[in-house]
Amino acid sequence: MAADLAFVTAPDGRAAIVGADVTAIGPAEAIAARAAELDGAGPVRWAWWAATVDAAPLVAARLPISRCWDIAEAHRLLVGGWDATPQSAWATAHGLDRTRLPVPARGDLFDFSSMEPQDTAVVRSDGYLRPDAGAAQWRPDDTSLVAWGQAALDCAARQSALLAEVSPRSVGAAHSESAAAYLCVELTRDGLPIDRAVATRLIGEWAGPRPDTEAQARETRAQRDALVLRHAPGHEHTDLRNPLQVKDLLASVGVVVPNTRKWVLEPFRDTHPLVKALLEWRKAERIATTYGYPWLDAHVGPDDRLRGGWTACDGAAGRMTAQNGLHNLPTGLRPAVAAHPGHLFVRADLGQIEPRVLAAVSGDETFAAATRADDLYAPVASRLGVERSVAKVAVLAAMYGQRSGAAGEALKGLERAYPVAMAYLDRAYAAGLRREPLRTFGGRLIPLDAILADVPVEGTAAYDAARGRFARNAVIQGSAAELFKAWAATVRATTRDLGAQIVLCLHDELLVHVPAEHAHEVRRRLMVALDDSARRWTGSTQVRFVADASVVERWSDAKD
DNA sequence: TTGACCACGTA
DNA sequence: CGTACGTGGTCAAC
Repeated sequence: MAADLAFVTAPDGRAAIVGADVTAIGPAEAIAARAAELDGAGPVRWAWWAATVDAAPLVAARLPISRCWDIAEAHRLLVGGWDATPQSAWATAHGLDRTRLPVPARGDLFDFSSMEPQDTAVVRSDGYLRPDAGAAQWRPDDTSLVAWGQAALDCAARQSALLAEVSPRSVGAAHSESAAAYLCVELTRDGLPIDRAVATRLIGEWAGPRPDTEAQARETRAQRDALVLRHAPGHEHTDLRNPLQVKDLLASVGVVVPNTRKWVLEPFRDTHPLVKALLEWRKAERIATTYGYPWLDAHVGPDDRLRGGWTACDGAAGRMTAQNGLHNLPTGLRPAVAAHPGHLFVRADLGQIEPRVLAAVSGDETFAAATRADDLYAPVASRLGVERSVAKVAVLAAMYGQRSGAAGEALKGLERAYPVAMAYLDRAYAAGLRREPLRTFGGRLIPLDAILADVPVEGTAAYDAARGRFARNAVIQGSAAELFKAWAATVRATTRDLGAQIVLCLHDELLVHVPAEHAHEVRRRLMVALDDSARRWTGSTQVRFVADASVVERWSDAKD
């Protein structure tokens, strides 16, 4: 059975619990309290359509739910992409064509065509879910809301059966993806602890003092611009925020470039003082515009927590995403991420996760043997008879598809030494060229018929190659994301009795906020959680995963 | 107001 | 070496 009990909500603030022996319906707060009793009485796996919607009352009540089935996340595993409405998930689970979903009736009071005979039913006579169910305008009566819960249980069970056909591992993936989705709601609620004084000081160093008036803001901007423009007399009216004008400005001092991107300008840093000043300006401008005082005011709450929305998977390979700078905070601002009084951070990142994941997903026993070393590249280098740095570049080139540079000889060595792993990557690349869908290790479908963003024109060889690289990268990146989420879910479940709270997930890095007296025990459990989740995920102990974990006051602090 | 493009931060 | 994401700027089209 995929789940024991469904917990579903209605837009008007009611919730329902539905199971074989239980039915409860009422105000969400009361039903959440009933859920707490049931969850405390014994192990329960909860089903819901989507954590952001249905689990909101449970997260608000700070319930430590650890076992759930998120229909949206399971659907994303099954078919790939990001769309995962209840209607779409239901259709897929029941073998119905999800490209032919019934269209919602127009919200017209006099549109009686939308009134089906059985208006309380959530499933239509043609087998599809009614289109308005679960939508913000839906006003189900109690009978409909209970039916909504029964539909969730049914849908979860069918999804579980479909995933089991993909692989037994996929059912486990659905569990950890579901837990990650619940964690995302908690992350959105809790935010990242910030030292506001340090944040303000750092912003001030880059962006200048906090302006009281618009005139002051203009003056600060003008001063920042002047540091660049003084190097180009006669061009003082150049708008540095306009790349075309910047290109002309650079040409006027003899620096002719196709565009003004940082990596293009970097080689010219010392050829003219204007270039250096411009690169410095860009850095300051980035802080001032994206991570300046408006950002601090908008996203750091009165409790000194930086908040943004979290999602459990993106639309491509399945990594977590976060908004408001949580995933791309410049390293220069990280000293501002600080544990609150009486607390410490346990900070841990997975070492060399992608090559280790390659060893796991490809089943290459020789490459797996290399993962038993703390530094995976050391045994690879010795086997290839090359320097460590060469071995590293070759492995990364193999995984990501190098187009420039020369890893050639070492790549040939990799083909000879680890043919199984290399063949896995080649197959993914070839599938990408043929537009054949792939699956990650945990079974997430990676459709390859979609239009890729920011790539060459369709129909060209360059476009095909871009698709091949995407495919090769996605099976590694996506599988790594699954292991990471399994680890994060395990850490969450095994440390919360100590008051630990995961406050940041960054692809291969975890930041846990914990009462100071429990920090070292949380660090220990975090390492145990990695061993456990890696063993469950890979189904063996052949591939070793390693984490670098330390107890720190600030995110930026040196590792122990 | 919206979308394309540029640019850049993170992994 | 590659891929992915989110954000803010300007500009052109609506």
